[in-house]
Amino acid sequence: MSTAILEQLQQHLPHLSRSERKVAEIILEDPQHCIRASIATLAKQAEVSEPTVNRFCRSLGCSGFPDFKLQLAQSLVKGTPFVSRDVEMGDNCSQYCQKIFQASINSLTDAMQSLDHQAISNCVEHLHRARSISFFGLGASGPVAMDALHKFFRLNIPVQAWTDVMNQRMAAAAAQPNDVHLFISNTGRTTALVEAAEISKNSGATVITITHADTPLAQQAHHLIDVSCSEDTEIYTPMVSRLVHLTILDTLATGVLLAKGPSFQSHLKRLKSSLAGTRLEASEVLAKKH
Amino acid sequence: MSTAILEQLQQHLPHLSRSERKVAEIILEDPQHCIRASIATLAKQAEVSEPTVNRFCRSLGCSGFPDFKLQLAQSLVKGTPFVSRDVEMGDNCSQYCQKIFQASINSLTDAMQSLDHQAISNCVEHLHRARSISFFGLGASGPVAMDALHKFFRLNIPVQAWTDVMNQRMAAAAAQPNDVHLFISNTGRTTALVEAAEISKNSGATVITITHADTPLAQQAHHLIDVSCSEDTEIYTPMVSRLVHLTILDTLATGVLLAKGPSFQSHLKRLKSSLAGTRLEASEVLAKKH
DNA sequence: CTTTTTTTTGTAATTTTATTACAGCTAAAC
DNA sequence: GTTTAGCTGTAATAAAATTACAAAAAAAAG
Repeated sequence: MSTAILEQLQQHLPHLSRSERKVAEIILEDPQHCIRASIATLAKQAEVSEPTVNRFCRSLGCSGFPDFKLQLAQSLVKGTPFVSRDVEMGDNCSQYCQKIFQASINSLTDAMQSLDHQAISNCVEHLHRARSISFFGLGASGPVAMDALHKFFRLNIPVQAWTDVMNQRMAAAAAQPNDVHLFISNTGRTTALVEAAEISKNSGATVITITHADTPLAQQAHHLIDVSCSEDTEIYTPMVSRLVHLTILDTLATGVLLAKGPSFQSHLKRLKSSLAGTRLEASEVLAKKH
Repeated sequence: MSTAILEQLQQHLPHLSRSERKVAEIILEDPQHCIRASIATLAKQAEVSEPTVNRFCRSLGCSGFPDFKLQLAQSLVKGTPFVSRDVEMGDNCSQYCQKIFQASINSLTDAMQSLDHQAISNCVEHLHRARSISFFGLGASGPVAMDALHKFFRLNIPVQAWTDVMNQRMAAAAAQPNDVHLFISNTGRTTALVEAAEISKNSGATVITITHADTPLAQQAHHLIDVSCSEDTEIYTPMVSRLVHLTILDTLATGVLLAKGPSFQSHLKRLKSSLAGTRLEASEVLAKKH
């Protein structure tokens, strides 16, 4: 999360080991300085060794010290226009409207900045070359899978979407080489979905997951698209993660579309025109009135 | 100023020497990538030597390459580095990722600012008092209706979602007083959906629509939530409007939740705990490995 | 058109920075 | 008191950035 590295740090402070806490304290003391300091300088100030600082960064989910500095630097930029807080009992309509939209916007912004373009690119390549594509999602991710079905269907690839446990297991077992199975989950811990992914992998499918890194589902993946947005799922059902998943799928679909090249656009035009008869034009609406 | 490193770069482009211009062009092409790249990578991409990149950074007033990356990273945080344009053939992965996310963010921002809070508030009131709620969507709005089902189900109200034409007509005809029928459509012109809405109205249901104003569907509504986001549906299937619809439904669900008052939260806790057995905890994952 | 001067660029060496591998230490569990 | 797991630091290695210097290109002068 770009918005809250420091807060996150503050919270985790008590759970850190002695040396790592020293590092955290130095960073909290003067974050502006840290983003320009080398790992050696920081280690000296915190009176720990350099690898300790490095491990500290890793434990925060960064790839290393430079990555940590980068994220810290970005989080220190002032000027998040609205402070978005959780919805509270007693909020009026305008308040909760704004809070929910702002939370969605923030999560997309964060996702955009942390998105691994290489991973997207790899997945696009596999989807493009796939014999067929299947989407898997349960609960709130079920509709996301259905949406992906709808979108990829237009790309003239055999696509399917499975949103219940039994069908998922069967579809997973039926995979053939060059099939791509894409699993969508907010938690990454839904047992049934993890098992289905395992079956898919054993059946020879290329397994892509859109979920949190460091989860059982992520471990099953040949290709992981990491979505690490934090949200309160205690009371509210996942809201923002779903939007991020959908947008990532938009991105993948677009990537495949671009990979297919310009000649493909005529196919889309044909699809489009097939829908023409289902729409009411302004003239028809008027005619109906009389 | 720090806000405009990229613009500054764009302006200085003609005044730079041949090699330095190559560097600048690579950076402008994909700034997100540059902030994570090493000087060697960048030099290779620009087909110049490493010291050239370094000198380039110095000429921009930075103390060196790392300093430049830092400033670039910070300038990329706020706002849009480029005005978001449509995806084009030939865009690389980073480019279309950014364009798609930015388009989504922009549409949510627009929707947040133009949202009619009074309309939301009225709809929340009706949904709160409803005997039952049905969601109707076709095509890309089908998954949106399913998502709404999933979300409102947690509110302990009888809910249904209909995503095919025949079932929609039957459900519309079966409406009873105090039922709320909510129709979701991007175009607002899908004949089948407009007809279903008409049937619902004649059956005595309260009809809410989430769609464009000034469309046939909007005319059927007792209560209209106007979503007037413009997007190119010629080639791409609706992307951003769908996100706005979902977020509006989040808002409505939240409104109903708040209207139900604090006593309701125990119900949600019960739902939550019913899912506990379906999740893998970290400890279980480890256990499975042995 | 040549020569000189200035600017630009690249090569190679050096320094700085970050990461890895491994060993020692510490604290908790047995 | 021994064993174990988890921290932590040292030293080696790898990667990255910078510097010094020389070659090449462009511009200016003759």
